[in-house]
Amino acid sequence: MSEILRDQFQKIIAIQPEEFDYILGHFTYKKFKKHQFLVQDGQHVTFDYFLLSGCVKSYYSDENGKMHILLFALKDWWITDYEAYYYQKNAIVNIDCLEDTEVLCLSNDNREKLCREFHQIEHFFRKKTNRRNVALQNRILSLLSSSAKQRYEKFLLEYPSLVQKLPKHILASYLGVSRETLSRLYSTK
Amino acid sequence: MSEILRDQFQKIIAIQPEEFDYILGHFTYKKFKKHQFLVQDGQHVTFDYFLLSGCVKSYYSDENGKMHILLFALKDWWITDYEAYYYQKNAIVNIDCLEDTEVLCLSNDNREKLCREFHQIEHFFRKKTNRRNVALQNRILSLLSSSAKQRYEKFLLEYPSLVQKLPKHILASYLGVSRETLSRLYSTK
DNA sequence: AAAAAAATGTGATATAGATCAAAATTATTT
DNA sequence: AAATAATTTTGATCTATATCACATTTTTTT
Repeated sequence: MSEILRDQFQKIIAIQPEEFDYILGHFTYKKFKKHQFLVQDGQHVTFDYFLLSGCVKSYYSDENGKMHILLFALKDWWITDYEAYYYQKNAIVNIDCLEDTEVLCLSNDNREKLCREFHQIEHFFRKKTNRRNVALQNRILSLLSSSAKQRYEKFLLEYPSLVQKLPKHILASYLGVSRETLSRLYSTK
Repeated sequence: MSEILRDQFQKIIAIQPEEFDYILGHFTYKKFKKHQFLVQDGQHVTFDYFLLSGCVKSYYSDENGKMHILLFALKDWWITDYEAYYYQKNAIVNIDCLEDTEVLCLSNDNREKLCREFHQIEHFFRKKTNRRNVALQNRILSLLSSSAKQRYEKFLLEYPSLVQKLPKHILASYLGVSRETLSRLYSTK
């Protein structure tokens, strides 16, 4: 199972088997059922989660209880409330499972320890964060400059597999449109 | 002048004077006049820019020529088109000067070289990118969940100094509203 | 398999914010 | 200091998308 993590490391850095075992020792394995929470609004955030299987969503609930989806994660993706995780704040988002999900959990202390002990691991996380940055920036761009329909069509192209998996009202919330409008977008089209 | 950079390093890592001089040797100094471009849409992006003085904006021009502002940068901030810079693509944004601006330029090769040679520098950039991540995520959140007026008021609180400096139509574009609407937001209020 | 809950679709209406147009103000260049 | 250009304001419309209400379909639970 943990080869999923090893493979991800190896795409970016070279890592010896014994080293990997040592590193893996800093993660804990957990299983969650559909609808269970990895992170809850207002609570302390202990871990960054690397998905081994399943699917989760990260969302913010506004004053009116309306949900706004920030991110999804699938196998091979990392997810947490990074502001809370890095800077020991309380979570402002919820992360819950859209299906049964298995994860490897990494505490911030262990992350920093590994980054200190292995220059390569620090390198790995820098590269990862760079990628995330680019993705976030592109999301902002698309929220600023394109219509609901354009965003929907772009998502369709980029994440066809996710479109299958996701309930439409959840996808709507990610795209920043109401579920009614989304429903009309792909019927009218 | 370069003490601005040294100070920023020192907030995150410990660095010896001779080390700093060596590192600084990997940057080049440049001066830009108001309206000059650091990065242009469609072109190769050679540098990440650390501002010593001045102010720049990064924006995307859509098919209709409408400008959408992604980021500003002031003294002490880093800015470039990161997707183009990290992955050797052509720029999709423009970055130009809102006032005369001085920068230190770091090529991606030199960035990687420094990260290889100094674990501490890799650490520094990881931490920086983490911060940027959090900021970008919060921007997405605010685009998804709050009204133009709320976004304006939040910006007012967070960046009062920028509000002074920026032409209103530029600020409007950052907030994702038309200049007319922005004008009404703060008169009506 | 029935009952309950969740998700989706569709029509009618409301609204935040866009767009168009033109005047007024402010800044920049000659 | 004039002339030119850029920015901001204000009014009149228009429009994409939200909201509300309810029917239908699908999924989950008992």
